[in-house]
Amino acid sequence: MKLVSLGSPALALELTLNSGQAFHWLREGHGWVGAIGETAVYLEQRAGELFVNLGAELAATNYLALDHPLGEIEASFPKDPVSQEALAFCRGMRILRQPKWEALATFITSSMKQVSHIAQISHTLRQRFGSAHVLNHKPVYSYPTPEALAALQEADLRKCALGYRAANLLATARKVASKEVDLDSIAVLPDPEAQMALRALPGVGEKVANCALLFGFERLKAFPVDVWIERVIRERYFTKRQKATPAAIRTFCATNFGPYGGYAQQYLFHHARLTWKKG
DNA sequence: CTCCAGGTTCCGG
DNA sequence: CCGGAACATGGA
Repeated sequence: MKLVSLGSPALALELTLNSGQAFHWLREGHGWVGAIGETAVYLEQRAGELFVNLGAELAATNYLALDHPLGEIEASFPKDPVSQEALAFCRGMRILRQPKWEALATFITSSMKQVSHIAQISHTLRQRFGSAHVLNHKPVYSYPTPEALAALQEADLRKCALGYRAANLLATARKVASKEVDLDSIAVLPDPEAQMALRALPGVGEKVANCALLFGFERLKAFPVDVWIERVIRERYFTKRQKATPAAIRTFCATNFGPYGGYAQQYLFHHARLTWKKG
């Protein structure tokens, strides 16, 4: 496998691939193997220099969002201790620019699941219904297309440990495959309209829509509120007196974290999930 | 065994 | 608008 250098961008590769944005990257040797869309990719960082397999340079550059102004983004974080702790913990993490369908579908399968479970589901779906691309003499599986999933029965997806999420993923896949819903059209809508369009899909509520917007639709202000973020906001930004209702949290997150709120959210999420102590 | 996980949907105050 | 309950599965 021939490797090509992509220079030494500001990037924490392992942190980025392992922070609960994408769920399919696997350790191999000194690097990582996975699919970016339909391209099989190997990524490795040595002394700050980023390497990728020959032919995957453009896919990797786009996916890793090396064009995001990370210095400006990290400088835009609020100066409060909570945000600054998360920044110190996650510096160099980037918000991946994932394929739209893949981001949407993956987070439909994520509800009430631990990160490790989401990864299991992603791998099972890829192996059974995705396409195999050979890299270094081994298969790398792409995420199944809407068409591939639309042709299945709910029972096929239940066998992938999807549980009640199977019906939602199938119904959404069929709406996209049939062109009843066009993700590329949603991609040009303003944030609120795009969010509402996504929320019309089965299994897509406010949180999943915001994940899709942030990770697949380049909306860097989208601020998904999951159980971890809710915990951080309630216990570290709100006082005991302030009631952390959904509306109060939504308003706070939309106004406190600036134009790159989605980045702040991802840093807060990862930091909380890995360092939170009970009690 | 019990508890909880990157929630959504529906239903009654 | 808010809080509760149902919904599947598997790791801690």
